[in-house]
Formats: sequence, C-alpha cells, structure tokens
Amino acid sequence: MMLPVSTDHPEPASGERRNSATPRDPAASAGIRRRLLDEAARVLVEEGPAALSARRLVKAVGASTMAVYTHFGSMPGLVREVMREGFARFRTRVEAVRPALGPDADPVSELAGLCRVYQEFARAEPEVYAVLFGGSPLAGFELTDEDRQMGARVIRFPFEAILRCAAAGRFRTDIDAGLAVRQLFAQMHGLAQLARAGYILGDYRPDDVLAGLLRDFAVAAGDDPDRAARSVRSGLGQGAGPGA
Amino acid sequence: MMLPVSTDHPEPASGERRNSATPRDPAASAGIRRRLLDEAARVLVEEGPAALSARRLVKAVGASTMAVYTHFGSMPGLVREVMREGFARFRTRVEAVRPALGPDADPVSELAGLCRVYQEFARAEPEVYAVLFGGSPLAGFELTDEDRQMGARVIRFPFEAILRCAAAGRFRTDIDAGLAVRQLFAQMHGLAQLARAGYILGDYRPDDVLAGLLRDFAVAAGDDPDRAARSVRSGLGQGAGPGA
DNA sequence: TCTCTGCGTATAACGCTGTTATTGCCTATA
DNA sequence: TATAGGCAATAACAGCGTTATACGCAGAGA
Repeated sequence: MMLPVSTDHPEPASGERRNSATPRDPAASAGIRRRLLDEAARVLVEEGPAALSARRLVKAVGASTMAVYTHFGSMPGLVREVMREGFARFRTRVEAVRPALGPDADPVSELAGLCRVYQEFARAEPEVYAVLFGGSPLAGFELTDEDRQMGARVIRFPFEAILRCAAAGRFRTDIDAGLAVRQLFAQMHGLAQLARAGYILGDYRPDDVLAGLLRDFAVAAGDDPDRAARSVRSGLGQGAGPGA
Repeated sequence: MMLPVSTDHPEPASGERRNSATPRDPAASAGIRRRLLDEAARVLVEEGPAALSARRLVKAVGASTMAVYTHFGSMPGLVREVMREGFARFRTRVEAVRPALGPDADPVSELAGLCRVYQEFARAEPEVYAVLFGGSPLAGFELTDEDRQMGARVIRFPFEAILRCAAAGRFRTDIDAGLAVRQLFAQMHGLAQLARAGYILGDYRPDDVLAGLLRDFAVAAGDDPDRAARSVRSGLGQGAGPGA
C-alpha cells in the first residue's frame, strides 16, 4: 500500500490531458512562461489586482502551480516580470516624444508632451502605474531600490527638456533643473494618482489641472505667461486644452 | 451521538479563560472593539499593511474571529474604522494651522503651513495616508465616494487661504482658486507619495522640493518671488527651509 | 424568584491564498 | 542504448477572510 506511483488521476478521460497528442510540446512548454505573463497582464487590466492569483493563472493556461515557481520563483517574481514589461512600455512612450516633434521643436511644448504621455500611461495602465510609482504592493511584490533607480532614470528626458528651455531663453538660465524636474515629477505623479483615486472632483477635469500645472510651472520658471499657455496647449495635443 | 453540546475545550486550564474571574465583564466586552482598533493601528504602524489580519488581531486581544464580524461586519469594515480615526487626526492637524497663526497672519505663510502639516501627516502615518489619498487598498478595504468627498472637503482650508492671498494683494485677484487649490493638492499628494516610495533621489530632500513647489506656486499665482520665498520659509517653520 | 428572550461569543469548518516536498515523465546528452 | 537533469503534476501545509452553529450569560417580564 501507499504506492504513490500510480496516483490514479480522477478523470484521465479529459482528452488532451497529458499523454495524448503533444505530451511535452517544446513550443507549448516554453510558451507557458509567456502565457502566464500575458494572462497576468490581462487579469490585471480586466479584473484588477485582487483577481490576480497563482492558481487562477495556472488554471487559465492549463498548467499546475509549480509553473509559477519554476519560471518565476514566486508570485512576486511573476509580478516583477509584469512590471518590467509595463515599465518598458512606459519608457517607449516617453522616448518617442522628442523624435516625433523634431530637434528644433518648442522645448516648452516638448515638456508638455512628456507630461501628456506620462498622464496617458497612468490612465492606460493604472494598476501597473500604481505599482511602479505609487508604491502600492501587488501580490506581495514591492519595488526594490534598483527598480526605483530605473524608474527615476526616465526623468532624464524632462530634465534635458528643461535645460533646452533655459538655453532657448524661455526659462531662467540659472534655473535649478534638478530641483525643477523633481517638482514636475511630483506634480505629474500627484495628478495621476489623484485622478485615478477619483479625487479630482467638482467642475474641474484632470486635463484642466494638468494644463494649469504646466502653465504655472513654465511661468514660475521664467516663461512669458501667454507664450507658456500657448506652448502647453500645443504640447498637450490639439483639443486637449481647457476651455479658456 | 453527535452531541456538540459539550465541545470540550482542549485546554480550559488556561486560567483566565472564560468562567474564571470575569466571565463576561461588560467593560472588557465593550473594550474588545476599542482594543481591536488600537491593535490594528499598532500593527499597521509597526509592521505594515501585510501584517494586518483578522486572526492576528483577535489573538492579540484574546478574542475569537467572530469579534471582528460582530463589531465591524468584516475586515474591510474594521479597516474603515481605522481610516476614519486616522482621517480625524489629519483634519485636526489641518484645522489647527490658522488658529495657531492668528487671523492677521501672512496668508502665503499660512498656505505653506497647511502644506507643511499635510506632509507631516503623510510622513507620520504613511499607511493611513496611502489608503486615504493614495487609493491603495488595505485588507480588501477601498475608499467609497463618500469617503472621497469627505477627504476632498479639507481642501476648503487651502482654498480659503488662497482667497485671502488674493485679497491681500499677494496673488492675482482674478485667480481661479478652485483650479489652483487642486493643482496644489496634486503637488502635495505627489510629493508625499514620491517621498514615501523612495523616489526623491539624488542630492535633493523632500523638504527642498516642497519649498520649491510652494515658492513656484506663489510666484505663478502672482506673488513677488523674494516675498514668496520668505513667506514659504516662514510657513514651513524655522530651519526647515532649503539652504539657499 | 423563575423563566424566557436575545445578544455576543467560541468552535469548527469552507474555500481561498502562496508555497513546497515528492514523484515521475520526458528530453537531451554520453 | 543508457543516463543525467530539467520541468511539471499531485498533494499537502499553513495561513487568510468568512460563516453556520451552538452556547453562555444578561436583562426583561411574570
């Protein structure tokens, strides 16, 4: 007795169970990793963080719980991979702003464009954004210092845009770009989080607040108020500006 | 058979178990609610959100899991109570700013003082703050619209401070105070969250960014740069200002 | 004083979670 | 062909929130 050898399956009649057509298809096997990641991203966007569980993912892709641990070590490890891919998408958006505008574009407008894609990403992938920048843990995963430094490195783009604004005579030439870019980062993050949490109430839309923040940022940095407003409107994209 | 009547306790020798000195002491019984809340707040601040569980709380206060459900309905219900008390502490801080300064105080300084207590609260109770304003769920609890409106109502204080700034000739008289206060809200929230998440890196401290944000806010609102800097320094408290 | 009604509680269980030790298959190597 | 090793399925463990059940005790009514 007690022979675990033939752990008789309760229902091996399930057809394509294991020893049927492709018992260990290499493509399907290697695809488990990919399928788990895709399913995790799908569940995250469609049903929220609370629905993300190992058992649910492995059931969806037809694997056992071990798949999570052989491929990712743990659930936080899987989430980490999802976050890495999400961050790659974020960086892609940010990096595409300046090439789309051309090297001679209005730098204040470029700054506004960077902030626009920032807000767009936060809106498009709120769960990923919340984990990456909001510090909200997900299935036990929390950011490491390395993650944070990677995330903080994208402020290089608005940093350089600020320098270009100063060089173009729009901003004060003695501006502390390092401080200013951190102020801008805080503003963008705060707006994104508040909008996501439903805290932008009353007769004001997040885009109104965004336009106001950017205009005031440029004005405080030394730009002419009217010119700043025009550049911001242009950078935020046609029709995205507030009524005024 | 099957008499669940005398479900013999495994170890009734535990002394003050039930039928000993105070079997149903009304004070202790009514105190279970309070003790659960205090223990929850303690665990939250000392060990973080991940350590907050019903079983752990009831064990700490010597009750059974049912205590959570008779007193709070559910774990989210208990967390809700913790959050309500946390928000009361936040409001107390905010409301104390103007009385401490007097009705004739520099309104820009008062605005800075409000932002200071905001940041202080976020730093003092990061977990509570993250749930209240960051939208980060805790043990299944999430903010309701009613909670958000209650939270958003405290922006009344900076709103009125902005109006006073305009009345005192420091800010433009045609300033859109509703928009401006939302911009300020976003800035304060973003800074608090970024600082908490460890995203204020490099040679800049959160207080530097705070001072910069407030000064720029006042300048964009129409205040004189030097005067704004002085008021902000004063409002942030002695010694809290940046080096420059 | 006795009885009854009802609230609050303890127990035990259900289904869920992440995680892991064990076992065995299958593939790729010597 | 024989062998070594990675990958996966099973089943289990501890913990989670939640709940049905039964019971003890307190206060109200007779």
